[in-house]
Amino acid sequence: MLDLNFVRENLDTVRTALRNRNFPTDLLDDFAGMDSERRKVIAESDQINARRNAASKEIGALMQSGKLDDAESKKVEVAGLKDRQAELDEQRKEFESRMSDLLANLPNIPAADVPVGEDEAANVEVRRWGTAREFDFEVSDHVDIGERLGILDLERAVKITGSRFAILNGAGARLERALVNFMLEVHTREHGYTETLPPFMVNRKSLFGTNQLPKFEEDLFHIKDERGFALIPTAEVPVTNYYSDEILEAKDLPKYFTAYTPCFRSEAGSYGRDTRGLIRQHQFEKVELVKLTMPENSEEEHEKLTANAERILQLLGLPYRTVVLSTGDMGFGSRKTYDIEVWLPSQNTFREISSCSNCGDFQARRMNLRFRRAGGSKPEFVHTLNGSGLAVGRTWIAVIENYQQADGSVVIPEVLQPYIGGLEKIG
RNA sequence: GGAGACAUGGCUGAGCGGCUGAAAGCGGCGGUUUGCUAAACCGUUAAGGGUCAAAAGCCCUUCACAGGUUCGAAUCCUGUUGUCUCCGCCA
Repeated sequence: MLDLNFVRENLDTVRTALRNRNFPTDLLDDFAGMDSERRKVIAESDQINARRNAASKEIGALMQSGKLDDAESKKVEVAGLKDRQAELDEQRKEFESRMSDLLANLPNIPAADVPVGEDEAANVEVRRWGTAREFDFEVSDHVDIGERLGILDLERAVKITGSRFAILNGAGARLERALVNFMLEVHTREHGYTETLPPFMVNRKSLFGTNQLPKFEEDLFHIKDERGFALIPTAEVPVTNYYSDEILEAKDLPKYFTAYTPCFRSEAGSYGRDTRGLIRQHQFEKVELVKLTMPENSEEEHEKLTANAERILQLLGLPYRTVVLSTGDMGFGSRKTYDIEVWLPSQNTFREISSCSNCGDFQARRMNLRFRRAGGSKPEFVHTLNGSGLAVGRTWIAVIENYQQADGSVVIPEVLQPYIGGLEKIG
């Protein structure tokens, strides 16, 4: 969420940001008018409150000194103020809810070094690692390989649940589990993250904090329950909200969390996209990285977080490239996002496997997550960062496809073997 | 699921309908003392909003949340949420 005063004082900046993100700017058209009306109402309401408070004090004094008649006439005077007060309260609530609706629906301002562009075509590659393997046989995709090896069963998943679900069996399930453990071990032991295992369901307040709500309601799986819980679409939601409504001490920052969770996404509006295989599922596994930092460190921490995610691909020997998303392609709450894209031989292209975002104070303001600098100054909002480290299902695909052999088997990368009982290959 | 107790500032914890935005302690910050550290002592220390070019000042709001009673609510009433204890059930 953007700061109300910031929006008031930087309307042009906000309007430009909206345009660059392909957002309509008409939201802002009546901002100035609404805001000054709102403040007028507040000023009058506060004045009346001040008069009421003063009168009430006088009444108390009058009654104590026995001047009951004077007290009674004061009471009548206060009663007269009450009608106007109620009217103003009504207006104030109306204005405040309109302003907060408006603010809640404004996306973050992209950082200055984010390329301006309409969509993913304007994304800019910042680096590339590894080289795509040369195959001397016709490559298969992960569905063919997985089904041939009996480690992937899509048909029965459809029977049991529906489309966009999958079942992993035998070495396929073990490979998934090995990947999870491998990623968590690297991030906790080598990168300094604290592992956390959060709830897989969250309430609406948390979803507001990490900007799934109010705009992206239909992307979630909601629990049919009066409590309004939803299945988490990413561990970013429970983990980033961990310290919401709290004031941290500067010495406790930065905080690094890593969490393995399943993720649940309704994928509404993505009909027909990536329908084959495991690329786009309603349920997938992900190891998430979350950082809470001081404002002045978030850019550097963002680079480090992205490098931490890339490190997993390097250790697995999977070629990838990293792109910085253009203004038109980046997420609602992000100031700057790097996507890491892994090489998929069957598609002869790079596919997203991680998305690492610096949200600045945008989420912290929504969830009221602050810190206080040494010296007892005013609390400030922390900066929140998140990234996949990595999407496990897509890593599974990348391993299966990049390490496939001519005989249909799949070699397990050496670094993964300790996590899968020493297994060297599947098939 | 049943019964009861509770919800106060960064933390612990007092609080009679008006003198309580809130005692006290801890922590933080500033200072005195000290060769240094520690201790001791003194002072200071909630958040959000409005007004203002800005600061100061002034004003408003906030004692879980939402309502209500009252001239006046942390304090009384109702509902909601959460926490704790006991019973039941359960991986």
